[in-house]
Amino acid sequence: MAWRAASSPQAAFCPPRGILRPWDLLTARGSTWIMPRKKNQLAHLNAVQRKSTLLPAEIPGTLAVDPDGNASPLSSKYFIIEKNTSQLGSDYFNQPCISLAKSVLGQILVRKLPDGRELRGKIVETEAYLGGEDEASHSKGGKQTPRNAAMFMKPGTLYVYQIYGIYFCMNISSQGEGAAVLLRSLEPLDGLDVMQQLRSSQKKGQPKPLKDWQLCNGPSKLCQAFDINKDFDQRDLAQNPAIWLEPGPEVPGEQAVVTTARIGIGCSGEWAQKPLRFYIRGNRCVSIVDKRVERETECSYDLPVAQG
DNA sequence: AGAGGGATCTTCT
DNA sequence: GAAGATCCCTCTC
Repeated sequence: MAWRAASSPQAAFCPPRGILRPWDLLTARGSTWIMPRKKNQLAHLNAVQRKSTLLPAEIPGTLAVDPDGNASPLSSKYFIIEKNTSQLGSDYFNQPCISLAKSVLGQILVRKLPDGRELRGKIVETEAYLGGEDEASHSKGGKQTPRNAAMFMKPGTLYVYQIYGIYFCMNISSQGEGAAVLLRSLEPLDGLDVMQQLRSSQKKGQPKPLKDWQLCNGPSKLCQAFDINKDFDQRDLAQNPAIWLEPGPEVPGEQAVVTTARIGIGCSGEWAQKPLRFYIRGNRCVSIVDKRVERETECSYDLPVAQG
């Protein structure tokens, strides 16, 4: 019997049984082996002696204290390393642009702030920019400039640029000369209070608190909420202590991904219409919903299951 | 809910 | 000098 999409968008995220994806083989978040405390501290001391120039995110914190006052090693250097065993690596990013744009849907973007707090968000909307032939890409014509150099670097390199003088957009370079994936929206998971602060701090007056789904529902909003700026340009997402990708617990199946035209591409001729934007159907955090495309594709997606 | 316009400044031609 | 992979506020229906 063929696998069939369930009637709710959430249920459709489950891949067919028996199909393993690369990230299924990676260690699940939270289930890693914790080094015994004493050994941990010894190793930490040795590491500090060996290495005198730790990056801020590598500096071992004091023991974290939970709301009940119990200490836990959540912010220790070794917890970070254990956590990063579930970090998506260079091999993952080494795939064609469209493939990567779809593949990152459902994965978790993690941002570790200098004070040790971690922000998490599920990627729910992306766009593919294919490189030289793509008239809407910053790398159209194969032109390399100081701004877009990251698009030509190895897959997994971040390309962060400023737009309209005040905002930032964040891309991940993929396979293909000058190709990259724009992250357009996230569903906030951890650190929503921090995101709220970061988002409202750049507004004037006493702004109303944003709804959760409004925190990261746009390419520049997610950069604000995750405190991502030009400093992050050309960083390696596969190997950076302040930002990385973790495999998501549920990945949308083919039917749960809506494919439509990219946003804000005004004067790029036929390339403006190409179906190079991808988002998770039914997710509240998607920046712009294409109702027409959703109507046209819903029949094959949301067949009611006969009762009795 | 949707349309329209202003803000703001880097990048490239 | 013009354009831009955006956001937010205001106005209208």
